Amino acid sequence: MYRIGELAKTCGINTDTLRFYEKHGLLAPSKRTVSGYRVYSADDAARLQFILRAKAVGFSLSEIADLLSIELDKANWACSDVKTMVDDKLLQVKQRIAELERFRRSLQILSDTCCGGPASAEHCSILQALESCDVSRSERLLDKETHTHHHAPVQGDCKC
Amino acid sequence: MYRIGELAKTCGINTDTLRFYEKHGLLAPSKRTVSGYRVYSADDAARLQFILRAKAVGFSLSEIADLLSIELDKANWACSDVKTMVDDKLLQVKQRIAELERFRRSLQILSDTCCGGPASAEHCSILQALESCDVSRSERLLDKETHTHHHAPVQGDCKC
DNA sequence: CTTGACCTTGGATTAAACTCCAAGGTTTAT
DNA sequence: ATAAACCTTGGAGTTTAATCCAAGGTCAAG
Repeated sequence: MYRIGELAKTCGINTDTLRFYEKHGLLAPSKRTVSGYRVYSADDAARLQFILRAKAVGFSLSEIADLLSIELDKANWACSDVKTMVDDKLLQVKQRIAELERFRRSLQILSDTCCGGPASAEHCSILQALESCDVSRSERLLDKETHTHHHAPVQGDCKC
Repeated sequence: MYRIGELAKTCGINTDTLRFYEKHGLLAPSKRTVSGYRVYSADDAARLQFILRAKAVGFSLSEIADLLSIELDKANWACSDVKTMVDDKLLQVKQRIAELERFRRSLQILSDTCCGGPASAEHCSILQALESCDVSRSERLLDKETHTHHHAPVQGDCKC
């Protein structure tokens, strides 16, 4: 059992954020003290964890609310509804992962192509690659480099 | 060479968004017509692609601006500065991928555990799992299921 | 030479997701 | 029994990222 301040602290968020989530139907404390203080159970805390993870992963609060809303009105949902919705989100997550992987590869290539040395970046290929977003060019450059010499670029051996 | 409307259309965004990005230093057209119309080059378009990809992947406009700002003032940046910044973003991307993978696994387990049948979701394990976010419980359930019988749940054989 | 589809600017408005504030009630430690 | 540290509500303010609007300029087609 946590009071709002404790829960907020352990989750690294603001108490106002918790009240905000409550107002928007994402998470209500399962109890109140006689004096009206919010009291959160372990289940409430777990639910918050889910919300925070979903948020960290790029879902909007209303999307998260969609996922959680099922619960409010269980009897009126069929298993198929639930599965459809979850599978839908699952697809979105997979697509997001794929997009992130593409972005990661681009950045990796940019990083690998640059020596990281103290020279001015004025003619640095990393910038040219970013500028034109022409990753294939960087890939060719890097590929050549790998075949002829070594993989990790060294100080002073920069393509800048 | 594109005018603002064309570029916006091909990229699936609003012309106002392009003007907004310009105002905030993310993307300026490399030319203007005599009459003041914006004219975007292929490089400008590529830069926009980069911005849109970075955005899709969860970076804020100011983070993207950071990455792109290097370019505005090339001579005053060393290769090491550039590499540091890119490696920094790279780490963020990797962490985001890891978080997404964890989320994906949770959703996958939830999906696998539910039959998707027409029965009421009133007692559906998918909901219980979401509620408590107790994925390990679902994992155990699913594991047992897999060992004893079959992997893909069938209509009418739901743990609801 | 005008109609319709473009474009310009500056400023207002929106939506999401907080974050802060004021005025007051509650708890706990000394 | 009183200060410090909590909590309550309602409402206002902030930030980010657009999106919309008004008043007017440009341009190709008929």
